[in-house]
Amino acid sequence: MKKLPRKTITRVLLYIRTLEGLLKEKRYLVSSRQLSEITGLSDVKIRKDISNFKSVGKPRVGYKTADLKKTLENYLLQNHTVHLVLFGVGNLGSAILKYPGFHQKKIKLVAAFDVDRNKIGKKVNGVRVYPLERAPEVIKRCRADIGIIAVPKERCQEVADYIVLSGIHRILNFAPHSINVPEKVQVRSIDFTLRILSLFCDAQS
Amino acid sequence: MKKLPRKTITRVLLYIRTLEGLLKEKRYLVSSRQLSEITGLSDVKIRKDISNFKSVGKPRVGYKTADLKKTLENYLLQNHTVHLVLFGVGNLGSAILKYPGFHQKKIKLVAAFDVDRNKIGKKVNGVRVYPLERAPEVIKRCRADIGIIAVPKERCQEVADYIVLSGIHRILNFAPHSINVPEKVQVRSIDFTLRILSLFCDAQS
DNA sequence: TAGATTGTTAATCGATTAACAATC
DNA sequence: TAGATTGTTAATCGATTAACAATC
Repeated sequence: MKKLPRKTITRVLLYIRTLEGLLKEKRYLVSSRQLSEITGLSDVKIRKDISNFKSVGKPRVGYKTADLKKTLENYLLQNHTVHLVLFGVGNLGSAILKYPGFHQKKIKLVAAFDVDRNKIGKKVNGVRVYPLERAPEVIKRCRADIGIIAVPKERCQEVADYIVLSGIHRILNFAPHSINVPEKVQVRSIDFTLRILSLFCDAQS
Repeated sequence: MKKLPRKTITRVLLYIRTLEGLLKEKRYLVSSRQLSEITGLSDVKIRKDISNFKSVGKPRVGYKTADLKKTLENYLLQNHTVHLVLFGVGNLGSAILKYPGFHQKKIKLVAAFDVDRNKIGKKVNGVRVYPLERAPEVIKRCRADIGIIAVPKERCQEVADYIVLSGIHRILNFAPHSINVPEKVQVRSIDFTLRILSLFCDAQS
């Protein structure tokens, strides 16, 4: 099957989560129209996205919630569990460690790193905090998929280098600063300030 | 001047921040090529973005850092301070209250709301926590621009309703769940789980 | 002048939307 | 059958990139 654009992937993941919610409410059938109302996306776009996979819908009826969810999941997630490691156990890092969404079966936070002697060795929410220097060793042992940067911006490049050095090639960067990495490494940024200002300016004009 | 696309706005805000950094390092001239290396965006795109404004660059030389920054800021931010109110003083909410980026002159967190009697009345990082019901009154008084939702997903719709009721029409939603709001209200979501899974799946295929 | 860099116009690319055929 | 909904093809829209002229 063809490689999907990033935006499509994100939407499909949203469908999966929405379908999970519907299943909990015992809604076993759902139309693209209904998914549209819940997600705010257009029904055409939703059908187009779904049509990337083996067809599962029935005209006049819609989709079987469970089947659609399974179809989408099988293609995107394949029963994988994503292993995360966290860099920086400050305010934001601690919040991430306690984030409820990271304690499902799909995502698992396996280790944290910091430079603060007071934090090292402790466990936060069941996750041990290691000294930064041990990152390469620990990461190789626990086969992490993604590194999360939640350190002050002054240290984010240093940490990014450690992550790359450890063989991880996917980074989620919360520091409000760009990082330089080899081309093969994928970086996504979650930049609170930029999101706030962008929302403000956009609605402004 | 014409309305800019959202993506352009976000990039321009990134340029502004990058230029600030360059000024701190006393680099008073900068070319689109150099900005490209720092931000990872193409130099053509950067020049295209900049060309939306009064031209300020000199062929062969580049841009005067301070002038370019001022030009971009004047158009986008106009010396405004963005006033935020926060809903939910849990782990994530507390981290947001302490987030260093929200204590510059451009962004100001002016009030927080929660339902927990133990938190109400306290000050976190100089910001007072009010009971949720007082949101409309407090918000009107402090002229908030943006409401941040950092409550469990079960309560996010309720909180969104409060925000809309208070007259705010811009929402940043951290809850991993869609919310329903009137069309005039702009919502942006920061959904950790979705970002993690999307990064994983995208790099996967 | 030569060369580097800006700024703009045209071409390309990708994503969204519209239209509609297929089907239950 | 009639009507609703899926799924696909074509049209539109917007954003990015390529090409190049302008200029210091």
